[in-house]
Amino acid sequence: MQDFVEKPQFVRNCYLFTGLNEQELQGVDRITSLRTFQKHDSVFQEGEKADGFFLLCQGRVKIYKLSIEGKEQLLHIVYPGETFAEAAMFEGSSYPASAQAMEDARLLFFSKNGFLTLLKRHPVIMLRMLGNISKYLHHFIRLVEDLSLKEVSSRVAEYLLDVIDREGVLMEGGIELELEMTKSDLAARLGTISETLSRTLKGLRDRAIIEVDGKRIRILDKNALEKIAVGRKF
Amino acid sequence: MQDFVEKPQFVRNCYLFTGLNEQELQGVDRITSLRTFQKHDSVFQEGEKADGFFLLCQGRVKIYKLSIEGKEQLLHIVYPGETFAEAAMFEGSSYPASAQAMEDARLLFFSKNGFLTLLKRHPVIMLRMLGNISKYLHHFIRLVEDLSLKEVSSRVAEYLLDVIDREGVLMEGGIELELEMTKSDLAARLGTISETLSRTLKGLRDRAIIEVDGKRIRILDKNALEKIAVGRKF
DNA sequence: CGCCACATTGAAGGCAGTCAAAGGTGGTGG
DNA sequence: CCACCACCTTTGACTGCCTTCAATGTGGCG
Repeated sequence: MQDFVEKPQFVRNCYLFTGLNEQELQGVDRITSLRTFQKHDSVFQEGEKADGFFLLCQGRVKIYKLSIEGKEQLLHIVYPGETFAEAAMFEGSSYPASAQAMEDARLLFFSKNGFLTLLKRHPVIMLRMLGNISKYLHHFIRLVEDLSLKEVSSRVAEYLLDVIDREGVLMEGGIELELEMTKSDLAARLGTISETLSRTLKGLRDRAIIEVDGKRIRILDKNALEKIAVGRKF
Repeated sequence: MQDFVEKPQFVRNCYLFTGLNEQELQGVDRITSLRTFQKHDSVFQEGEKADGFFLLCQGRVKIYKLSIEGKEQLLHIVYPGETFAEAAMFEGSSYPASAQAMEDARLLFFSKNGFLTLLKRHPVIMLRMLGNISKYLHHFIRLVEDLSLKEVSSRVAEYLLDVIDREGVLMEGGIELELEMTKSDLAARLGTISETLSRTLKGLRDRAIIEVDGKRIRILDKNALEKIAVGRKF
């Protein structure tokens, strides 16, 4: 069983548990259970009872909402090392959104009860979790701002600038980046649909602000992008 | 000075500090400072350094974002007894939104440093704060859902149903309620503008679902409202 | 090669925002 | 008590961004 090799590794590397000694880490390890998911598997559905939270070890997981007609609003994409659904665990009895594996994924599940006793022993973990939830909150405030106060072109520009900061590579002729998801998913993340995203990218291309080749995007005029991101009509 | 009479009262009644003894409460009291604001006064502006959080004692405070053109998106309305800006304090160095007194207001300010030492002594406070921030998170997820996945009529219906639950009064001929804010503010809360809200309410009136008299609204057909709230075209 | 998911493009229509003006309301001071 | 003023609300006409619907293009994979 790979579990017994890997599981403690993930716990050890998690930001929540840095500074704990070996014995304590083993204590943490005992309250977790490893869960594996295949691409497109559901991790949990909106409305399901939330009796714990997750640490993503491998793969990517998307958190999203569906409208009654089936339109998807992507709330967040979780990357390895990050925890999610902590707030749902603390706040209410059920998950307020759904989670699905975007690729084959491994997760550690922390049951609520086990974790609460852990917290009593190690209050510092709470403080880290507070910080993390606060980040989520900030993220959602920005999402609200985007959806309510900006048009699609601004959101696209803002997103591109964000990717540039995280993983943009300076090449001759511009900054290159690769989209982390399909354009359909990106559209959902930006609160629109793929057709509109496609047209918006085309608009940016026509103005020689970007070049698009599949998932690869080359930024030709970052300055223009920044103007669009803050809301200037484009 | 009224301060010395009232300040400890507010601390005593705050959900964060229930269960603390008299001496501990005085300790809490010492790290707070009372701030008073007049209607329309700014409590803080987006981007200002966040070096603490607030407990609202009296009045109402709105948390909002402004677009570059000046359109307002109301994020939340704070009522007495509630705390706000905790997440901003934990997460980053500056407030991600602005806060303004909707009426003359009294607030207790908790400085970050003082509060952190308090937390070390009373970890249970952290747990309560975690619960509260989690509520905020859930609130914003719903806001994102509304803005992205629902049209204005659904948001209005959802809002009315929410007010019904909290303070609706069953009268002959329907449930009566009173809007907690001006229709302009409500429009901002719902991610739209007063003109559109006005038209939407008119639409509901025309269909004999509600009756409107200023801030007083009588619900004639709650059932219809529920259908609209979940997204049925209306 | 054919399938399937994803992506692009065009045409048409709708929801909601903008602009403008009139009507209503509450508070203040004479 | 009334007049006035500021602010909020309503209504109409118009505009436009975005979605919807539909068709075609593209790339990966069995």
